[in-house]
Amino acid sequence: MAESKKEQAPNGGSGGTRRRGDVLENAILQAAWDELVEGGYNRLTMEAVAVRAQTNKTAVYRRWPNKAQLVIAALVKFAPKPSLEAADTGDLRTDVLTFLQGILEPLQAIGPETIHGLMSEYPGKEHPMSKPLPPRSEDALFAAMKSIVGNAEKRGELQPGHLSERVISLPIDLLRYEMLTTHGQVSEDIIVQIVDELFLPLVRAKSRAD
Amino acid sequence: MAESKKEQAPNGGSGGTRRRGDVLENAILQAAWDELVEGGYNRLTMEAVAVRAQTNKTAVYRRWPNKAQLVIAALVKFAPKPSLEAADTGDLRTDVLTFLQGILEPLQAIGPETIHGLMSEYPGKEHPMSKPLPPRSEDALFAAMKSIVGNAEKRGELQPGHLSERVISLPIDLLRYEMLTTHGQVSEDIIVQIVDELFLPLVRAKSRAD
DNA sequence: TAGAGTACGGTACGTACCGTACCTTATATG
DNA sequence: CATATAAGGTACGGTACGTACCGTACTCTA
Repeated sequence: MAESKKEQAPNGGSGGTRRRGDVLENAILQAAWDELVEGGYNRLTMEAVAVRAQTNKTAVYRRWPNKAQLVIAALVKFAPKPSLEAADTGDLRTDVLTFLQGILEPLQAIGPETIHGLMSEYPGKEHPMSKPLPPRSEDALFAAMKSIVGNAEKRGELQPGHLSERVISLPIDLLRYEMLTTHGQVSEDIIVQIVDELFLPLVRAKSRAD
Repeated sequence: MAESKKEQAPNGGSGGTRRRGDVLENAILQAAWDELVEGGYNRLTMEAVAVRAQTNKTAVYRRWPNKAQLVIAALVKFAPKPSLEAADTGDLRTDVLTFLQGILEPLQAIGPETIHGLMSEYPGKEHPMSKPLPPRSEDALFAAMKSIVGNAEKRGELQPGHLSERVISLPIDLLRYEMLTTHGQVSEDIIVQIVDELFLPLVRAKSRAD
């Protein structure tokens, strides 16, 4: 990145550019993300983030009231996002498999430790907004699964409107569950199992039952 | 030489009997469980446990090296256990429903905060044994589900040996997932959904496919 | 039953981290 | 240039962890 700024003189006196606003905010978030990647959620401390960003805790606390909020902000900005544009290959199995494989890596990047830490520390009862996991109706991954199913319906591979929300979100739910309970070591075989042993049989059972 | 009155009466009042061994250990575990129930995992401190057990931190740390281990021990001893003797009513749906409803309450009693806290703090990479969640092959709940399925096979409701482990553990996995992601507010409707929209259709799909 | 080993009670300590208070200083904006 | 704003920086109070140390009660054995 642009290192065009003069860093501070050693005596801390005048001479260095003092970062403000978005520049400083981005530096803090970048530092938080780096700390998260290097040491994980538990070892991330506000002090370490401030030091890495070459600032101090005060500047951090001016923006985020606690560690959980800071980490969430860092995740929103830097965590790899799955592509929500689901591939439309003409085959439901392929579409679902590639979609799940596409969200596996971002999930791994965040890691179960961070999720558990956030869910553990976050005061969900008093601040119901901005949870680590949104409700199904606002879940972008669920929406993507719905569009995949919708594509299959359009091309006649599925009869329209017969899959319940539980069936549609089943692959995502199970993938997340595996993620949370296996210390992050989710192999791609598991995705294939979820699709071939659970999701596709359910889809076919539905279409045959009608 | 102070007034060294040595009370050796077992039901000693204050200042008399000094508890040891199992007596003290049980008192500490009881205190830990009470703290867990009252304040949850995050607010439980080793100091508070010691005070409640009318002892001191040293006695606690002599037995358990950290908070996570202490809480696990308290859970093993005091958390309500689901009955693993699955009912054999002659109907698979009823068996699974009652089984799931039977494990719902114990899961609620432990609560997601404790599980998240344990999963977050536990050094699972270095000590792979005695995890909060055992692998499927040693999971008592999975074994119970297998016996329920086995009963259905014996009475001819299912064709033997055709359900994969993923199908068998699906209800447990999803119930746990709901538990972890909904702050513990899992209604019984969800159990019915899991059974009627996912598990039973899968079971029927399997038997029709053969 | 004496003596030795063990483990509890109790206190104090060092570390780590949180979150805040307070002051100084740079800089954007009028 | 004047001023408000926000960054830099330090220090502090508070909580909790985990350990060290010591004196003492209890237990077990010779």
